Amino acid sequence: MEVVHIPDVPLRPITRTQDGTLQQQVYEELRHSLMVGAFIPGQAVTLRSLAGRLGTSPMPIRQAINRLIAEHALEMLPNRSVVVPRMTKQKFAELSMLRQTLEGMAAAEASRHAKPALVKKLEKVNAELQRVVERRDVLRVLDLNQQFHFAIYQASTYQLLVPMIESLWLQAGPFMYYSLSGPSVRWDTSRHKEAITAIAAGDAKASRRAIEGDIGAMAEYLLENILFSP
Amino acid sequence: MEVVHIPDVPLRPITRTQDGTLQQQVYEELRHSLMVGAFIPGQAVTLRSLAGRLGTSPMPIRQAINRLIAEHALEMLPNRSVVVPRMTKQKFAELSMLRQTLEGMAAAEASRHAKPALVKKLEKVNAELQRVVERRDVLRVLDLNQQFHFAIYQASTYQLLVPMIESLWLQAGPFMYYSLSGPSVRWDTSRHKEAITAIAAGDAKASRRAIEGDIGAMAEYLLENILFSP
DNA sequence: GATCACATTGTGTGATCACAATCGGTTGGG
DNA sequence: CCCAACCGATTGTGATCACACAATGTGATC
Repeated sequence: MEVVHIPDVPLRPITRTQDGTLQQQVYEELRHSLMVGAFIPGQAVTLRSLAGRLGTSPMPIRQAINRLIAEHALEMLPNRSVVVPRMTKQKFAELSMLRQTLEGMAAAEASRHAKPALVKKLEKVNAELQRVVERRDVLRVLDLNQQFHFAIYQASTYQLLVPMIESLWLQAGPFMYYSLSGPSVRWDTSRHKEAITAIAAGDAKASRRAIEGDIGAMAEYLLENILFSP
Repeated sequence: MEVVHIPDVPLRPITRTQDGTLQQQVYEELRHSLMVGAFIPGQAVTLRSLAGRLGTSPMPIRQAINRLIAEHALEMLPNRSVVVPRMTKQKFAELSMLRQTLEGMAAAEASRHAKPALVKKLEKVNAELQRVVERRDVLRVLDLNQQFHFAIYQASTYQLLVPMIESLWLQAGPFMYYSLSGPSVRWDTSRHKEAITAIAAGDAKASRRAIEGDIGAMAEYLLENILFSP
């Protein structure tokens, strides 16, 4: 029997008086929790338990859960029970290929509109990223890595592509945080430096190549070294 | 004041005794209705009116609507009212570019696994497509066109890509049916023939090129000849 | 006659309840 | 000792109700 450590990341209870609807606050809390590994792939998610942990009625949970299911961040079994999807090798390979294609497109377009402020921000984020890599702070590494990538994509003029990329990150998120918790994870920021240089120069092809390489290198490493679900 | 003809496509009332949950039946009915142009871009969609037309309580509608919003098939305004999204020129251009990329990928992969049964089916569908094109039967044309494309994509081994493509079609659907209702719409099946030939030969690059060309030609025509929302 | 204030209507949101399906543990028989 | 049937507990689903908010319409006032 395989014993899995379930990290007891507490879900912050939702306070009613804030602005925005409850369902949206629940959605964002669950979305964030999925990205930081508060849920283990394969774990069941029930409406009433979440409602209890978040301090709301099951109603806002329902809508948030359904939204996450529509985005493939959660999965509904034929039993109608909801689980965090497991990551298979094939699925992760496809996910990485799609990420390379779509994020490469976004990076190429972003490099055509890049302003000095973007380059400055990317350099700052990547410098901080290098620091936390040395400290083996996985949580901060993944957070800063996400900031780096999406700072680029949001500089593109695309309206539909960026949400699609976010959906891919949301699917990969739980698995990434789960599998990179190992002791000796290598992280290479050289591709990020290439990307910054290419974006600063407005070189679309080089930007695409740098981002594709960054994603590809990480995918290659994980496909070889991580145990996937059957 | 611009007068828009709203086609009174009736929504089939949901019968309870069938299998599947009500929300799923509602979702599929709304999804289909969106694809066949029962809703006009910009039209408001209210829970209670849909509930009345479908013969259910507002509850299953809520979840179906929220799912469609998550898939960008419907849009929620800051007022929290739900409308069918309008299609802008920029949005349609981006949609078509994404379709070319993703569907080209799927077609290339499908050609590597193509079996004679697929080729036979594609030839049959395209022959029927040519017939209904001559009859100016727009509804059947779009239906058969969809069958043709997805028969290819489902032959690929991708699990995540096909739903992403479906989401793009769902976004383009209402606009396509709306704008192709004009009198003299040209439809060219030559790219479909190219695709069939390439798939039969297992030529991945030619398959990709044929599908990209098919989508690109239609996009180019619509971008030049159709009036978009501001 | 135009404009502002208020009432009315309509809308989405969230809570609660009833119900059917399902899961888990127990018990009984082989 | 094993397996199947049973029963209680749990879960998602759908309906109904109350509430808050926005939009609309109406009337009074300047």
